[in-house]
Amino acid sequence: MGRQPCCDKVGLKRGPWTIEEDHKLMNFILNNGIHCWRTVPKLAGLLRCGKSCRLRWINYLRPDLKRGALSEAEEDQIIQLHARLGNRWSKIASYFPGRTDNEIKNHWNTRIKKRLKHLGLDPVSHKPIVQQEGEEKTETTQTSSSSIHQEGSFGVPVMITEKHTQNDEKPNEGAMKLDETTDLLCDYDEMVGFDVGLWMNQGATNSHSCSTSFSLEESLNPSMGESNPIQQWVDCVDSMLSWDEELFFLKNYPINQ
DNA sequence: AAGTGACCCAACCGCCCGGCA
DNA sequence: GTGCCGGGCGGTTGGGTCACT
Repeated sequence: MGRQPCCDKVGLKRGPWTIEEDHKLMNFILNNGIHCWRTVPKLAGLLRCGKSCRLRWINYLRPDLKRGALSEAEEDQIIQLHARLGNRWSKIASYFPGRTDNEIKNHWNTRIKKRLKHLGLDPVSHKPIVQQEGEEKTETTQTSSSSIHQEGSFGVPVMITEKHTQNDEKPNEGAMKLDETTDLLCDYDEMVGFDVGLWMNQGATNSHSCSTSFSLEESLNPSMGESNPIQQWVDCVDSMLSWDEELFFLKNYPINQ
């Protein structure tokens, strides 16, 4: 028989998260940590299922997330890791602190895969695509416009410096697509000069591997007093959450011009 | 300027696995 | 040993955005 749904979806909200929901979730996790995702939405006052909250936190709200486009070096490393590990995105992501499996998976599916195909390489096997009889042979010749050092230790193409694609010409694409919450977090970094990544690495357990056993209490060190960066972060978030949304948009308006 | 297709990515779905009673 | 539950993971999708005509 069919599997039971992860939660009772009746009355639960789906789709894109609102700023308000983000704030609620962030506020809750920063104040209480995560012990059981199933209880998080209830306790945080959200009409979402625990899974949805977990995903939102891991893929978007975690303070140690690295934002912006993946660098070429990162891309090359992904290709190498994929050749070794296959579609084990979480494993691959663990090599990139601050990056999520979802982000890497998306990047692979939308760009790297295409790029490899374009270079005449099979994205699965990482080997040159064998042309079917009668099939137009267009792919392999295109490597002339690219420089590719093929056959690493795993038969993996390394150092791909293909001619820019449509997207490569948008270096700040990642930053430009930041939505309100992202801006919020970025603004924080700038405003307080507080390295949330460092905070997560110092205090929270396993932030690097997206562990959910993160607990703020564990990371708080009373001996650090007022200068404790974690406390600083919490304070910042608290004040951030109380911002007037209108003011927030006004503040960000010039950035998007 | 408008229409259209391609692209990107956040979010969802459902299966798998490990822990626990 | 077995079944349940929650978390983790990979695949997929839908909607917004961008680029091109």
